[in-house]
Amino acid sequence: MAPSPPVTLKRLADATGVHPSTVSRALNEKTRHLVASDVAERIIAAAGAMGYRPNRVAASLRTGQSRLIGVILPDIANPVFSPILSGITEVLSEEGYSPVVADAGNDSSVQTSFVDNLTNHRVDGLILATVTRQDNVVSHCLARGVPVVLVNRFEQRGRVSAVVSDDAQGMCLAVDHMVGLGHRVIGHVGGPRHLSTGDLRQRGYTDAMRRHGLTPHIEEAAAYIREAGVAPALRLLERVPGLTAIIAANDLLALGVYDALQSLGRSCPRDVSVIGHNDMPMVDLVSPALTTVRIGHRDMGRKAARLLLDEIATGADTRTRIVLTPELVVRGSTGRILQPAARKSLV
Amino acid sequence: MAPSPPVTLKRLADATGVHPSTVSRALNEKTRHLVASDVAERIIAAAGAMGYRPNRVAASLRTGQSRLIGVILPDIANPVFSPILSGITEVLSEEGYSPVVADAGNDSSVQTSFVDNLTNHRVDGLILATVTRQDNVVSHCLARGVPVVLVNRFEQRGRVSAVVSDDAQGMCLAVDHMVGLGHRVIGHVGGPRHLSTGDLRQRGYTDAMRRHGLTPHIEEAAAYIREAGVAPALRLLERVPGLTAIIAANDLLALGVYDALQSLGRSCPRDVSVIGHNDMPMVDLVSPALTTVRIGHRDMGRKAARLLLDEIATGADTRTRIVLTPELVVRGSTGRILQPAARKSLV
DNA sequence: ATGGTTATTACAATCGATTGCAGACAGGCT
DNA sequence: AGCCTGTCTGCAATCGATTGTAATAACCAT
Repeated sequence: MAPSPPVTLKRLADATGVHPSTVSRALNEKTRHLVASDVAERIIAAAGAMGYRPNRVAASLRTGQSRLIGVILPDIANPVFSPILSGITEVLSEEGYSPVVADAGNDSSVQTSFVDNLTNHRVDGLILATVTRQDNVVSHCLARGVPVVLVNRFEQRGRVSAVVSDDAQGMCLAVDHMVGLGHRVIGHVGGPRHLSTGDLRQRGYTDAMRRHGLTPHIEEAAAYIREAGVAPALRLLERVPGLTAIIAANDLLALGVYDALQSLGRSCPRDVSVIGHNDMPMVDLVSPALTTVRIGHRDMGRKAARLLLDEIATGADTRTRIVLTPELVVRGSTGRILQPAARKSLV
Repeated sequence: MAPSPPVTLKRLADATGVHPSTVSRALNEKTRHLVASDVAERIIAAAGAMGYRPNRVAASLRTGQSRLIGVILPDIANPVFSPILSGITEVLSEEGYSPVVADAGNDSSVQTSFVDNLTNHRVDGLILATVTRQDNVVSHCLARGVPVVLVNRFEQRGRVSAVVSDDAQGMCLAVDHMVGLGHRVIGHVGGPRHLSTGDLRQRGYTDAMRRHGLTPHIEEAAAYIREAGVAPALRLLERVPGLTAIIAANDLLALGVYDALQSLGRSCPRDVSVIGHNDMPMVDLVSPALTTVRIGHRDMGRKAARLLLDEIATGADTRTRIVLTPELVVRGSTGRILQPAARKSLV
């Protein structure tokens, strides 16, 4: 193959005998009406024949719009975030945008440097799945003046739009379900309070318990990982007499609760009922199948992407918060309490 | 906030009283030696003070290098591909590149249009996780002249480099394990033959069976999804008398085999032992915990990214193939055959 | 003083597309 | 004929950074 020079607008212009600006207008849907239709057709035909590939980099430089969206995640491989990313990419590609993804972990200085890198690429907007309740990364984005939407978690001060699940409502579903099964002494393995999910789920749990006239018992996990669920569960089982149910802030933590129960030789759901949160893939296959609060993560991603594109299009700084309604999925890890009378005497 | 004009090289040049080209050289590590050190320091200080953010779009246009890599996946949310993506992003960001990801499904015309979109953005290279054995997307990339590396799967004609697992070897491990447990009638739920993984695992299974003097029994699944594993498993159980073991081409298919067994009231591993492939997250938690062939997907992603960056740097078209060695992970879904004598009489 | 380095810096073109402005032309109207 | 309107196209600047080449100055040796 001869290293033929790239086909540019100018080259197309030479080939068709018109000025590059005319070629540009003919090839752009929105400006095509400015060009005589026969000329436009001729140009389009030539573009096809010569294999013209528009150079988006040049267009970005001129227009200031890259049609690139930065997506910052704490962990791509996490089964919670991958469907979110999937939903995001789906909408973005429908709208002619492409996601530039960064797997930034939990260190805010790393996240900030990813933000800088992405803004250097002149992304048109950012989606953050990483934020904590007090988040300086958001401040950084605001300082850079780039549109931002948060997903799954949100920050305390509502400075930017967000798409989240109704975490308190989810816990309410969980507590109600446990109470409906006869449980009265129900503990909570809480998520980290510096995350909105951890905080709101703890509050939601507490409120729901109080509403039923029950005493809340919370032990907080250090992170949303399976291993971090074991110790809090053991603490609950040790310090709360008559405990028959544990609600975890997250499915992974719930699996940690399973581990804790197993290590004590206690059975789920016979001795202790367990509820998770997220309904991540495969938790219907663990044994016992996990009862959990389902969040539509893919839909969350889709809505976040749409919201961001809307804000970019309208130039609005409207600070919307979209709250998705979660749903309880009952499986095998929760059961009716055994011998409620006998247990009552213990309390 | 005043809408202050963006800080550009030219503005920095005005501020420091030098020419833009000098600023450019001072800010670039590799050309800094061309600038008097005191001047360079002054420029760098000014850049910091004024909050200069280099515009990569402009740099890309001039240099032809975007430091963007396109990644095309069949399904981001699939627990096999997300760790691959994770490994890719890890290496790319280490090297100052960013991944632009496309969730392109299995339709090759869709994939092709994603390739076009990405090359329009002038990505420096592409990583494809989507390829089939006869793949016209690869042809398309080659025609576009963009460096490509394949990951997880490869195409028949070795036109481009690839990083894959030794699929045949993985099946060999699986068959040997089954045979070691006393199984003699072992079926295979195969993956689609148009994918290298499906093809090689079927061949690997067949070869390993022959080596042991056993007869291969294959039923092919339509796709690598759980639901597609049920029917082939049922067919095997029906048509192969004395079947005591099934090796699936993939963990999801293995879960489909579980479903099939359950629907027939057969127990795993008591009646039938099952082996999967991939060791995707959570399969250690299903019941029974799945014995499977582990592939280091994250590492696969890392190696693919490195290989691509190498090829970009050296301009080489060397067509490397990196083959990773898989590992058998024995869990609860495989067991020693019961009453081998009694079964033998059945055959 | 002259010629020859070497070290710095400036100049200007360039990457490829977009777009405000102005010019050219045709047709309609008075 | 003269004027106006509207349609189409060309011109040229621009986005911001990079880089080959030339110019300048400084320095050394002869």
